[in-house]
Amino acid sequence: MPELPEVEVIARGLHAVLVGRVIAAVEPVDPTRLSEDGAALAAKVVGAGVVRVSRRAKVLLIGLGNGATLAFHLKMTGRVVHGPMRPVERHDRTRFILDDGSLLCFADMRRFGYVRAFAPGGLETWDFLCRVGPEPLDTPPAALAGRVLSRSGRIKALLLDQAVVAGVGNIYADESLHRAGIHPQTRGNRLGRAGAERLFAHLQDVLRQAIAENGSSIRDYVNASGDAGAFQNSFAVYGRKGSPCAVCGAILFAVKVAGRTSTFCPRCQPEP
DNA sequence: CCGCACCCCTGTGCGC
DNA sequence: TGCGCACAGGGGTGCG
Repeated sequence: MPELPEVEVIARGLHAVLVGRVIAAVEPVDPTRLSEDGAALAAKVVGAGVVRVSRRAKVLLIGLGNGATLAFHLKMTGRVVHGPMRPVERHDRTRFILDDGSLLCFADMRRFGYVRAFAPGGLETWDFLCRVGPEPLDTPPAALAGRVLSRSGRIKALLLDQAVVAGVGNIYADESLHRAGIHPQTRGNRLGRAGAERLFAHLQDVLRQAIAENGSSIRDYVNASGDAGAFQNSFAVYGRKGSPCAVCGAILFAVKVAGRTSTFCPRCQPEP
C-alpha cells in the first residue's frame, strides 16, 4: 500500500509521539516474516529510547538511543500504528510495548511486509537501502531526468524501479505521468530533456500534495494514529479506468507495464 | 539492460 | 448462495 507519501506521513506522526519513549518489551505475535527470532530482535531494542523516526524510500526507520535502528517495510498492506494497549488483533505481526504502557503495533494482512532490527552501524550495510536511488523530494528535477534519459526501458517501469528514484509506486507514477502528459510506455530515451524534467517536477508536486493530504487510502492504509488519508479523492487516473478524464473528458484506458496496471488518458497522454 | 513469468500472502469484488 | 477467477499501494528471482 504505502508509497513515499504514506510512509512519510506515518514517520512524521510517529516522530511526534515516540521521541523519548523507551521500548519496554517486544511481542513477536506472528514471527513468520521476521528475519530473526523475537529474542534476537528484542535484544537489540528493548531498553532503548526513540531518538527519531524517519523514512528512506518506502522504509520506515525508528532510530534508537543505543544506535540500533528498527526498519519496517510495509509492502502492500502493512500498517504501523501507535495507541493505547489493546488485545492482539487478527493481523498483528510484531508488537512493541512502550514504557508508558502504550502499544506500537506492526500489522500486515498479506504478510509481505517485515520488520528488522539493525545493530549500530548495521543499517548502512543493508543491501536493500544501498541500492535505492535518490529521494525525489530532495533532488532537482534536472538531476532526476538525467537518470532516465539514457534508458531504453518504459518510463513507467523506470519510475517504479527503486534504484532509479526512491519511493515511487503505482499510484504516484500514474498520477505524475498524467499530469505531465506522458504515456506510460514511452521509453526513457524518447522523453526529451524537457519532458523528463516536466515529469519529475510534476512528481514532486503530486508527492507533496499527497503528504499534505495525509496520504492515499484505498483499502488498508492508515497513518500512525489509525486515520485514513484523503488524497484518493484527488486521483486523476489511478483506479479510474473507463471513467472520463477530469481534464479532457476522454475515457481512461489501462495497460500493463512492468506487470502493473497503468491507467492513462489516451488524449492527454498520446501514444509515444 | 530489458521484459516477462512467477512467487511470497490474504482478502475483496465480480461474473456466472 | 456459492464458486472461481482477477486483481490489489511491493519487491525478489530467474530466464530468454
